[in-house]
Amino acid sequence: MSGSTLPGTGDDESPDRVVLHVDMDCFYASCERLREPALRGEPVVVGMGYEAGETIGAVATASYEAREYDVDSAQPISRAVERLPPVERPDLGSADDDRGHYRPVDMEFYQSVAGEVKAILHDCADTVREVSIDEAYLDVTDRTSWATVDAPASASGAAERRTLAEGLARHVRERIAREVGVPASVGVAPNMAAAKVASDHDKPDGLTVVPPGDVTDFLAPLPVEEIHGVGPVRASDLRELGIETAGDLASADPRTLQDRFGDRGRELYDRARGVDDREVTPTGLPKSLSRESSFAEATTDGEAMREKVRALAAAVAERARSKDALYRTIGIKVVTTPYDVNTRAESLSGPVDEPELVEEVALSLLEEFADSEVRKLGVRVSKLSFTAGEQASLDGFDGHESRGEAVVDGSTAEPDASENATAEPADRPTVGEDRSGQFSLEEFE
DNA sequence: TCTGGGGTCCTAGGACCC
DNA sequence: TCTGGGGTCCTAGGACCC
Repeated sequence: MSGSTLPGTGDDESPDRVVLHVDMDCFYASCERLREPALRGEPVVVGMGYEAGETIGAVATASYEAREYDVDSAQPISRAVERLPPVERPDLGSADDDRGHYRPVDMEFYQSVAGEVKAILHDCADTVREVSIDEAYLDVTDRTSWATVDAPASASGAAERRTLAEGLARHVRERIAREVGVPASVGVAPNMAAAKVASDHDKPDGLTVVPPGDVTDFLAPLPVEEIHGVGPVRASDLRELGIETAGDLASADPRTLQDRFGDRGRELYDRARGVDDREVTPTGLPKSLSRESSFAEATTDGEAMREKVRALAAAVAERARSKDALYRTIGIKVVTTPYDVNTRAESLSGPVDEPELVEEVALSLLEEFADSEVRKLGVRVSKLSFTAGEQASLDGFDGHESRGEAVVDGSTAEPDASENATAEPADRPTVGEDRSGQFSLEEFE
C-alpha cells in the first residue's frame, strides 16, 4: 500500500517517454472518399456481407456525417441504409443507390492505403506497433521530448508555448493528410494507455497532447468506459461499486478491485492513475487465424453446416499457407440460438500445414452440434509457428519437441530466414515457442 | 441494437507428471 | 494406500477491441 494521495509520480530513474497513438478516422469511409472525392462531406457507410434486400451484414465504418443519422458500427446494414437520407445527386452513384452512400468493404484497397500510412509512421518513429489496419502506437522518445518551445505565431496571433512532442505529432498528422490524403487523430502522452485515450478525445482529425504531469488530471473526469479494457460488462460492474469516472477508479481501493476483477482490476486501476509501464513493442506475428460466416437464418440443416465448415476450413488453411504458418490446434466456433457461443478445439501432436486435416477435424468437432439450431459457424487454427522450410509429415512425429532452425517463432529469427524457402525438411515437426515477435508481418509478405 | 467478422488476452478446471 | 505441492498443457468460455 502506498501512502496517501500521491499523484502518479513517475520513476525518476527513467526519463518520461513520448508515445503517440495514431488512429485513422472512419478509415474505410476515408479510403472510399480518396478514390471517389464526391463522397466528401456526405454520409458514407461501408459494410460487409450485404446485398440489397438481405438482412445479413453489418456496418464496418460509418462516416461522421452518417453518425449524425444514428448510424453506428456493427449495426445491421439494412437499418443503417434506411436511416440515411435519400441521395439527391445522380452524379454520385448508381440509380438504385437511392438511400445514402453504401459501399461494400474492399480490404485490398484499404490495405494499400494503410500501407502508405504505415510507411510514414515507420519513417517518423523507431518503434511502431500496428494494432490494426487503422491504428498504431509509436515510441518517439529518441526523436523528441517534452521540452517546451515558443510556437510559431498562429493565425489567431496568440503567442503560446508547446512541447516538442506536439510538434512531431503535428508533423505526423500533416504528412498523412498531405501524402496519403486521409485524416488521422493523434494522442500524445508518456505511455500507451494515456495516448490511446488522448487520440480518442478529439476525433475526428484531432490532436490531444497530455504531458507527463497532466495525465491524472486529464483522465479523472472521463467516464470509465473511455479506459481501454473497460467495456459494457466491467463498466456496469464498476458502477455497482460507485465508480463512474476514471477519477473514481483511480481513487478506489486496489484490493477491492483485485478481489472483484483479479489482475485485470489492478491493471484498470493503474490505467486510471495514468500508470502504464508497457513498452511499445513492434508488431508481432499473429497468434491465430480464423474465418467465420453467418447463415441468413438459423438452421438445423446438417449438410448446410458441413458445407459451410468445409468452405471455412479451406479458406483458413489457404490463409495459413499464404502466411507460411503452421498450426498445431484446429478449432470451430458454433453460435447456436439465441446467441450462445460454443467453441471446440483439438490439438495435434505437432504443427502442420494440411488443409484436409483442418476440414476433417473441423467436421468431427461439428458433429456434437448436429441437432442444434445454428446461426453462425467459424473455423480457426492456432498455436501457430512460422516457417520458411517444409513441414515434416505428421507420421514422423515421435512426440519429442525440438526447436528447429526452420521454425520462426517471431522473436529469434532473422527476417531473411523467411525468404529461405528451400530449408531442409526437419525430421519431425518443430515447435516454436510463443513469444512476442520482433518484426512485422509485411516482412513476410 | 437480438448481433458481422477477425482478432487478443485472461481465467478456471481437469489431466498428467514428478 | 487416500494423499502434498508444484508445474505444465489442454480446453472452454468470457470480455474486450477494431
